[in-house]
Amino acid sequence: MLIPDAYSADCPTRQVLDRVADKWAVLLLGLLSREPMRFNRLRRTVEGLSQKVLAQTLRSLERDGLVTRSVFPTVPVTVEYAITPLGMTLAQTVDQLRIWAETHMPEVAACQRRYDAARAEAA
Amino acid sequence: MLIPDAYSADCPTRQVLDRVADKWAVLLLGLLSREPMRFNRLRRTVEGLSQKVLAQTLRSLERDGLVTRSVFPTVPVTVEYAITPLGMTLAQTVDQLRIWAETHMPEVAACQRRYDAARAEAA
DNA sequence: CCTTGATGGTTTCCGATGGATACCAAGTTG
DNA sequence: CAACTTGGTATCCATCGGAAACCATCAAGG
Repeated sequence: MLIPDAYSADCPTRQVLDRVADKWAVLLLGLLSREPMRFNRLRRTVEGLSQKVLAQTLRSLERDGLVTRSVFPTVPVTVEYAITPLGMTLAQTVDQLRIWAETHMPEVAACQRRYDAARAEAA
Repeated sequence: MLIPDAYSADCPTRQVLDRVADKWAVLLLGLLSREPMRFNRLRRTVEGLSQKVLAQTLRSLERDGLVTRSVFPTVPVTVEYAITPLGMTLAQTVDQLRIWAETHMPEVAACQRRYDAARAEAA
């Protein structure tokens, strides 16, 4: 089987890929792989991420066994998110993606400018 | 700088990550890294991918310099998509993601079942 | 005392996005 | 001439994501 089953719609792998190929999940796993963090600190660190989507994404990651959620009855309540061993294996993979983006960003931006310029003069 | 700038909203890296952390882009790059393919064959191979989103995704990938689009004036017209050297470097990275999903899918599914069971008995 | 602030969310509203479907032009085949 | 192929675009509608408001709890400050 040269082409694995991620390409068939009913394969569970597809669902895993859905979760994993998410911008916010990539950034959150990258952060949590360094150290456990709390809700509002994650929120402040990842610019542009709303509370709602942060809560949703963290719950998905928790359901998938990639992060743990620990509540401490302090005041105000403290909720700490930490990465699991399974999540750590994924974090190493997705971090390559972030590194690729940071490395090749100038080249991609140059291609975009060329593409846009070509289309502008065609119009 | 321990935490790179992908976490700031205005960094171009974020835009690159947006494109790259996309389920369909991952699957398409995986296919095109093996061989050039035409529009409808991609559409048939990637189950669940609509024509509209396929066209949008391919145009984004072309704009980013990751794939090339070649039109041959046959009848009916033939349009072939091929990966670029830049796209090849990315394909190797995102393929790790697909492989991770296929490898760890059973473990993730088990975590999901445990999570759902725990929530069901709590309710 | 009572407002302000922090904690970690949920709810509401609205604009953007994605999927399904129909449609298009060109031309070959039945 | 009708149907089917190619590679799309246009339209409609459901869902999704972001912005902002709201919630409870308690601590500190005026």
